[in-house]
Amino acid sequence: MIPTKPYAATDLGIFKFVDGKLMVYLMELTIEAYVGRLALPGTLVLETEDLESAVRRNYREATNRSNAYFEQVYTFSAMERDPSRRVISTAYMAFPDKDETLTPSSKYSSGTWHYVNDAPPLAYDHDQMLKMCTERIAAKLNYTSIALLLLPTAFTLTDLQNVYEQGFGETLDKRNFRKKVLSMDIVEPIGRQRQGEQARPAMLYKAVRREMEMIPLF
Amino acid sequence: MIPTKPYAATDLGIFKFVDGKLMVYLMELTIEAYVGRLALPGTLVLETEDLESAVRRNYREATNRSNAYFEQVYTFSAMERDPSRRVISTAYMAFPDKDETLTPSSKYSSGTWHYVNDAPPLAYDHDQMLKMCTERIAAKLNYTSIALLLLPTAFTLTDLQNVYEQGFGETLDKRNFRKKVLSMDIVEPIGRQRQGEQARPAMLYKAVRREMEMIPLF
DNA sequence: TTGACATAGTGTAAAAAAAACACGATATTG
DNA sequence: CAATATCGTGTTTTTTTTACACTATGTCAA
Repeated sequence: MIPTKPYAATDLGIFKFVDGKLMVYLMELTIEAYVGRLALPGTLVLETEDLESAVRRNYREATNRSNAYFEQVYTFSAMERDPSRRVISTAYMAFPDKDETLTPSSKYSSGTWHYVNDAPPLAYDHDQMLKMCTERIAAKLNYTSIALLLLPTAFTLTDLQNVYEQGFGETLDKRNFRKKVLSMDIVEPIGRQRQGEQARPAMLYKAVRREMEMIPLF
Repeated sequence: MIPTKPYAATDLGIFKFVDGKLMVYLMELTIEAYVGRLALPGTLVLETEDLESAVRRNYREATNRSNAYFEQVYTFSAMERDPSRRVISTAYMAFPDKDETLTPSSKYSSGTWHYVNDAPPLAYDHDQMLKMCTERIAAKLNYTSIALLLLPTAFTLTDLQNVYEQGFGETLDKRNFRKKVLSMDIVEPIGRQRQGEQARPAMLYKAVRREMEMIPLF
């Protein structure tokens, strides 16, 4: 038997949280077998790159931005995952730096945000990858401040509660939630209120620290 | 720039818990650059295999056994991780089926158990891999029944407590520990006592279920 | 055989954390 | 200016966690 020398690839789930729902950034494919299909941005690993370098390059090409939080999720190696050739791909997830607008660079035709729960079936095994990413996110809600990475710089406590409710798939008590979050020194009010809603404006908060940290939460 | 076609490989951390300490199964290398050095058992992925198949084959070759719990841990891709050629390796961890004795098959010269805290520096980037495995185990103690996979069929509650104390790096209160574990329906007494100790024999227990399950624990 | 030794096994009370629960305040909109 | 929508806020009960010490039962060696 002969050792395989597959292509090495990475695929990247890029996420943010908007209107109480998780969104993922998807590219429209132009290659033969998958014209018009959506997929996570991905790339082959180059000769001079390790996986993380390839992921960061991929992120730049797909979004025209450089900075984000990256985390390796899982490596997919099924024989037929790419029908045209043997590719082993490592899925990463990314959370863009605060408030950045993503627009694909010339290499990609189009990158657009989709509600995860509303996305059409993706090309390759990317549905599986997407699922692993969202499960990872949900798991990390329990013991990290990952929720803060999914929101813009300024957010309301209701926004934050929505992230947890969505991730856990259950509703939380508003007073208990706020009590807990405020007792934890992870957010602080920025002294402004969100305008333009159709009801009483809510106070805006920001994350005290920018990085993801370990915090026993709920 | 050219896409790389690296060798794909897997390396496997095989663990059990003995005498209050975590052990890992290591192979002695015979290849030129690393003669006499210890490493996790590993293998290149063959043309017809996906990663999990390669891991299972590797497990058979390294242990002469077939069944274990396997879990993917992390993919290592640093350019210089194997000085002789480009290899991207996915680390898995394995917990042998209950009470099985592991003896390498002909492919390997020697496989031996080592206390993790007492192992010499390993070849390649296997120290890093070993560390990721033990961190994964420690993390999973918090929300799964992984501890039960590390022990033999029959174990005492003190054995079990040792797994948690070791993993958490702190001592636990004996009465509180037993109260909690016994209230959780995850172990049951098998009605025998462990003989041959130098003190009062302890009651033996077994896991109620064989699989790893999600359980909020401590 | 018996006394020293080592580990097993057991319950209660205090403290902390989590859960349950409702209404007045303040903005927008028509 | 009335209707509507979301914001923001405390207390009580329940549950969970923590702290804490002694007797029981076996082995081993004198």
